[in-house]
Amino acid sequence: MTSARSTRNGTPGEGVSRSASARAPERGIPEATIARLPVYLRALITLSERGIATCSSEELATAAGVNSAKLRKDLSYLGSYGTRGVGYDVEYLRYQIAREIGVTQDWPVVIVGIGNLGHALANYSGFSSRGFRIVALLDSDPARLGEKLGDMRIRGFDEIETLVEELDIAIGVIATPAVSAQDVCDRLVAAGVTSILNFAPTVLNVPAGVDVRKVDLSIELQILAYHEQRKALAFDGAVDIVEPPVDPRVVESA
Amino acid sequence: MTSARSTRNGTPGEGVSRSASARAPERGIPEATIARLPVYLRALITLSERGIATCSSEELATAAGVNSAKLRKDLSYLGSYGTRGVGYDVEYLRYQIAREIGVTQDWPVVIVGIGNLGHALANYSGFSSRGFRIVALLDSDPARLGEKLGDMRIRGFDEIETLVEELDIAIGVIATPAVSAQDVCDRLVAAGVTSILNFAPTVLNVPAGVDVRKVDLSIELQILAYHEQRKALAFDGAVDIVEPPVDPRVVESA
DNA sequence: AGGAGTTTGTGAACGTGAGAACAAACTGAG
DNA sequence: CTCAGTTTGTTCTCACGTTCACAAACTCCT
Repeated sequence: MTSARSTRNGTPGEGVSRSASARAPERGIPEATIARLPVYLRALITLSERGIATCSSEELATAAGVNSAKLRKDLSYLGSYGTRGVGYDVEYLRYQIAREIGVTQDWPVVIVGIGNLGHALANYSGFSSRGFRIVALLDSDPARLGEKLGDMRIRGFDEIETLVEELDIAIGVIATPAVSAQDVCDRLVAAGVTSILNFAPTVLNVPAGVDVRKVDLSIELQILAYHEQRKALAFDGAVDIVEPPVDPRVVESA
Repeated sequence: MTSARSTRNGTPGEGVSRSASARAPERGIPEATIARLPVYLRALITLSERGIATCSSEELATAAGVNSAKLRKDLSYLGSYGTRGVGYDVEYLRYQIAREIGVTQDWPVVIVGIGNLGHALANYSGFSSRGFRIVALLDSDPARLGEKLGDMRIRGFDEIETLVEELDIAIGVIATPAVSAQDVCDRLVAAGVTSILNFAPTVLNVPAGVDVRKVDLSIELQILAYHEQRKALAFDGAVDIVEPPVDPRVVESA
């Protein structure tokens, strides 16, 4: 949950009934593993930049912040890319994971909503260096229209359909205010986008076959606040006793 | 789990041995549930703003983007705040969830690293409206020092310790480049911060008792890319057959 | 008051994920 | 070639999370 827990769409029941045939290797990599592959990839890149050619599962696990058993199990879903008694070849494993994730190719990405966050995303170097190329910036505000950002011009919403189709964009990033997010989403999906990264604090409804992932800053903080509150309570020794819940209904109405 | 997967710290084995006593209510709310509470809270606020006074688990679940069974089970961990045959009182439930999360009080927050992303975070209105008040902005770049952002001045790293202590800050947001993240983290923790939201693309090492949550934009995109790639393959009918992995070692060395 | 209709709260079944532990497979020394 | 040492890949077990399904509890109508 993945805070940002995975929001794979499609009704769970009426799935594609993944071939009930007997002994198919059935390349079904668990969602939890997939979410960790990019972390391993980053760790490998770091090792690679330091000139390290080989590493054990223990070393890589430490660099990635997981335990080594989990790492080995995760990697085993991809194949047997290590050597017993030796470890993993950094470059080789890096390539295999990149290929599995699909970042050996370049994915064109559109960002919609160029406010504070949109600006930050457009300038973020981490995308381009990892298989993603931002090829279009869209905003509804006519005042921002035409503004240059790096080597790209901001375009209006009326160009959504043309741009997505012409540039063959499959991935869209929504950084608009919450109210416009669903509209933007609908238009992106209608135009052909099938993966959406949503920064707007709203639940997006999409048809089956479209993936949505949500990044919600205030939700992350709230989760931290919960634990923080518990720490404070534990410190006061008031762990089990909870103040009797005040009922606002009594005050307000009735 | 999310990108923003939870990274609760502390060794799993040597836990606090949660009282083996018999029938304690044992307020242990599952991590997965906690991650969803803020989503429910937001949905309730939306309903409240629309003037809706009561809702069923079905309605609330739809608004929150989950199924109703899960919603009811989640809420049942907090207590019995609904009425059978009727549903939930929106205001009442909203208050109960807010109290459980701990956002009825205001949490002071420090943001470290005021680059593109830091700017965006500092200006994000979603924090202040939901129980968080940004009380300090820090950056290492002397050129940015003193710059005003809203009604706040950007201060230097040398003030980390004084600010955290004087303002009693428990929650820190790290939006620095990856290289400085661990240093900043160490100083925040040493000064008394016990919850960290990390936007830097790096694994942070913290002592037990400190919570870290990670938001990594490029990882989210990579997860989408994986699914996108699979969709493309499925469309080509090449689902089960995978191209034989090319071994770069053969080309490069030996 | 009684009965039909709703909706919650929860026990039980099921599926997924994590971790421990170990056999298999490699290296290198003698 | 053999043996000791190392590290992977995998199996097994347990814990966690999700979903189903239903009894309990409420409302409203007659």
